[in-house]
Amino acid sequence: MPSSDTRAPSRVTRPSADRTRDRIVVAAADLFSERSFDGGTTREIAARAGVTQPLLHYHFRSKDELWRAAVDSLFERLHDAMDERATGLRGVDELTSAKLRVHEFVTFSARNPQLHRMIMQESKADGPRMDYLVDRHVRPIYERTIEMFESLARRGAVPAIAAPHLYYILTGAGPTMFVLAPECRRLSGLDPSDDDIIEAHADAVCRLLFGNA
Amino acid sequence: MPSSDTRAPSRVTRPSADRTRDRIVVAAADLFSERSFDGGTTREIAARAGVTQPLLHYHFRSKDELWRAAVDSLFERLHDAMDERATGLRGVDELTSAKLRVHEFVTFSARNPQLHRMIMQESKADGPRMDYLVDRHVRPIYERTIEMFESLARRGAVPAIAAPHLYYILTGAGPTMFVLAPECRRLSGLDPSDDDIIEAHADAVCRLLFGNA
DNA sequence: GGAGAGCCTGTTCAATCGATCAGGCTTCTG
DNA sequence: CAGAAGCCTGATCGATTGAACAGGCTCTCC
Repeated sequence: MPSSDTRAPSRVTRPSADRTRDRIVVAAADLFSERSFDGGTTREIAARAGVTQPLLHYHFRSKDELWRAAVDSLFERLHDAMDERATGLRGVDELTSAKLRVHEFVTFSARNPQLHRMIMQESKADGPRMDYLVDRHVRPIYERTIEMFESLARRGAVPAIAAPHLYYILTGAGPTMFVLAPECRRLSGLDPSDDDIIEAHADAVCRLLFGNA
Repeated sequence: MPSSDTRAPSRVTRPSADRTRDRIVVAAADLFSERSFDGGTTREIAARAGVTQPLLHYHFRSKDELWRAAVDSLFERLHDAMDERATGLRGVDELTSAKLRVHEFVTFSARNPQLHRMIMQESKADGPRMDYLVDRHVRPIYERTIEMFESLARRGAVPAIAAPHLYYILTGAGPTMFVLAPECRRLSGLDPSDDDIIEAHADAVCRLLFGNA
């Protein structure tokens, strides 16, 4: 997926600048996802990236554009993970494929909680950032997920529940433990970054959706 | 549950002031939950409440204290709803009682999405506001929910999944559709404030947790 | 090897934030 | 019916924010 050109002026870039830009995007994704768009200041993003604050405005026209670059980068990671999983599923039957894709989705959300943190941030109220998220990234995923659930429901592989409800059950049940990882650590003592915990949670979500198989 | 005295100075209050204070707390809960602590400005909260900005500092020592008052008020609503439901469940068997409490929890989350919005806001990173949320409000609920799931699992009423995972599946699958209500409206065309949708979602969550009964 | 474009920093600005303060109006109380 | 206390507003403060600007260093290319 070709991510949009979020660089401010179009110019011939050098490798060192690309690396710096990536560090900024990663720092922005971390901070925006933890502290919200308003709570994440450009100075703290710059500090985490190890650069000065005006440099953010050299690489990105505005804070909004930096936010969009961070979102694009997170969804690119998601598509990379899902595509890689999909290539390993050629010829596999539909139900097994669906289970493994759900499993992959939960695993990805555990290792990249920033994505769902930012969705949760911005989709609670209408606004330009939710427009960007939904129109550009979420809707295609939603459509495909709905199709998947409807097909599975026709075959009786998942309970007869309207697909939009299954969508929000999946996107809620899967990532929440990892979105709220600091709370989870405090409440339960479990470490949501532990591979065994991630695997257990992905299995749990699959069992609830697809039954006890 | 006696909510803490979040009023700044202790003084003899008048009914008109209590009403104003309540309006401020409601406006604060709405705005903080939609826009995060940093994104919700005291001026906009005041505007929504129909008062001037300095009045917030008359009723509350600081923005933090106003935030705590908003959180307290939301959890008070939750406990009122759950307690009222519990009184109607005297003598009912454990499984039916559990189903109805889960159902009530989802219904409440649909009608008061601000609570989970604020939890999602603040529990993504450690900080004083997460301390307040967890220590004062979330932990007791977590403990009781864990006990409930462990008891149900011993009786085979829910799948044999470790209770913390079930907790985050429930608190994710139940409220997310309503936390992200604006997104849901846009994506699916469904209205998450519609009673039929709420009922369908609560039923769906119960069916997944407790089986097809 | 010199010129120019890319990359980055130090300084600074206007806007907006939470918070404070002085003062006026209203309501209770003795 | 005064006096006091509660309730609320207008004006304003220092701090912080995103953003802009000028200038210097470095790499590239002819």
